[in-house]
Amino acid sequence: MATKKASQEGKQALVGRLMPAMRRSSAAGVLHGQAIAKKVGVNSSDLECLDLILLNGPSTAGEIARRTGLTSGAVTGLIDRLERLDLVERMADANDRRKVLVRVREDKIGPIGALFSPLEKSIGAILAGYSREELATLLDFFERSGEVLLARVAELNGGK
Amino acid sequence: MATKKASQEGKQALVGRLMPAMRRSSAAGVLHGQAIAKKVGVNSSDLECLDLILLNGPSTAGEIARRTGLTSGAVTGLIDRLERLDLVERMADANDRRKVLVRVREDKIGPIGALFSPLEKSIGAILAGYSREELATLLDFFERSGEVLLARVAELNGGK
DNA sequence: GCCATATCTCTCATTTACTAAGATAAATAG
DNA sequence: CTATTTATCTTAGTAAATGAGAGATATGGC
Repeated sequence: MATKKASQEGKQALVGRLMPAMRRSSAAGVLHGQAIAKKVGVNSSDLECLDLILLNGPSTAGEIARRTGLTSGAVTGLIDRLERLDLVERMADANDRRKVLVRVREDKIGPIGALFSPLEKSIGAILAGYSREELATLLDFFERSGEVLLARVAELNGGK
Repeated sequence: MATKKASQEGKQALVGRLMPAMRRSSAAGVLHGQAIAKKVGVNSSDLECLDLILLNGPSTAGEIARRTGLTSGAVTGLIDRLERLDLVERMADANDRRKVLVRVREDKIGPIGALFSPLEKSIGAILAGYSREELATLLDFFERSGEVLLARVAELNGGK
C-alpha cells in the first residue's frame, strides 16, 4: 500500500518523504534502546556500551573511553555498574598489568538478547517480503549511509 | 560495488548482512546526534527533544514527557534549558489553562539546521543515485520499521 | 451551581552519573 | 636506575534525572 502509492510518485517527492521517515525511524530506535535498558535495569548508555564491548570483543577501559568519548572516571563507574550486575567482568591483562580488560559475560546476557528478539523478528518479517534486489538496495543504502555518518561525525568532532 | 556483490547473494545472506549494517548505521546516527549537540552546547537528549517538538508541532509538557519517557519534573527542566537558549518558547493553551504549549522558535534554530545540512546533502547524494522503485523500497522499509519499533516500544513500556 | 476527583505543570530533596584534576601503579626510554 | 609516559582509579564538584507532592485548572455527578 505504501509501496504502491510511493511507486507512482516522482523521485523528488519520494526523497522528500524519505528524510522525515528516516528521522522518525531513527528516533523510534533510540526509544527502543531506552525501553530495553529500563527493563534490564541499566541506563541506556550503559546498555549501548555493553553492546559495544560485545561487538568489539574484550576491551580495556581506555578503549571504551575513546570509543564512547567518556572520561576515564566515567568509564570506571560504568564498568563498576555493569560488573555489579554481573554483565561484564574485569580481567587483568597478562601482558600489561596496568590494563584492565572488560569482558562481557555471555552466559549472563541471554535475557537481554531475548528483549531484542521480538524486534528482530518483526524486522525479519518485513525483510522477508522483499525481493533479492530490494534487499540489495537496502543493504547498499545502510552501508553507504553508515559511512557518510561516520565521516560527518569525524568532521564535527575533529577541530573545525 | 557493494550493490553488485550484494545482488549476487541469496536473500538469506543479504538479510544476515543487513542486520549488522543497520545496527552500525543507527549507532553512527547516535554519534552524529551527540556530536551536533556538543557543537550546539546542549546535551543530546535536549536536542533530540527539540527535534521531536519540531516534528510533532507545538506540544504540551505532558506530551513531551509521554513521548520521551521522562518524568514531568525532568521535562520542566528540559524546557527551562531550551527556553533559556531561546530555542523554544512557552505559550498558554487557550482552551486548557493548566496546559503549557512549547513551541520551537523556528527563527532561532537556523544554526542548528546548518549543522545537519552537510549530512542531509550527503544522504541526498546517495538517494539521488537510486531509481524511483528503489526509493520506494527504502521509503516503505523506513515507514514500516518505524511502525514496528514504536509498537515494540509500547509493548516494552506498557505493563508486561 | 457545587463539590469531589482528575489532570497538568512545577517545585524541591535526593540520587545518579559525568567532568576535571590528580593519585597510584606499571611499562618504557634513555 | 631514573624519568617519563601510559592506564586506571579516586575524589570533589556539578548537571540532570527521579519521586513525592503542591498549586491551579478542568470535569462529572448530584
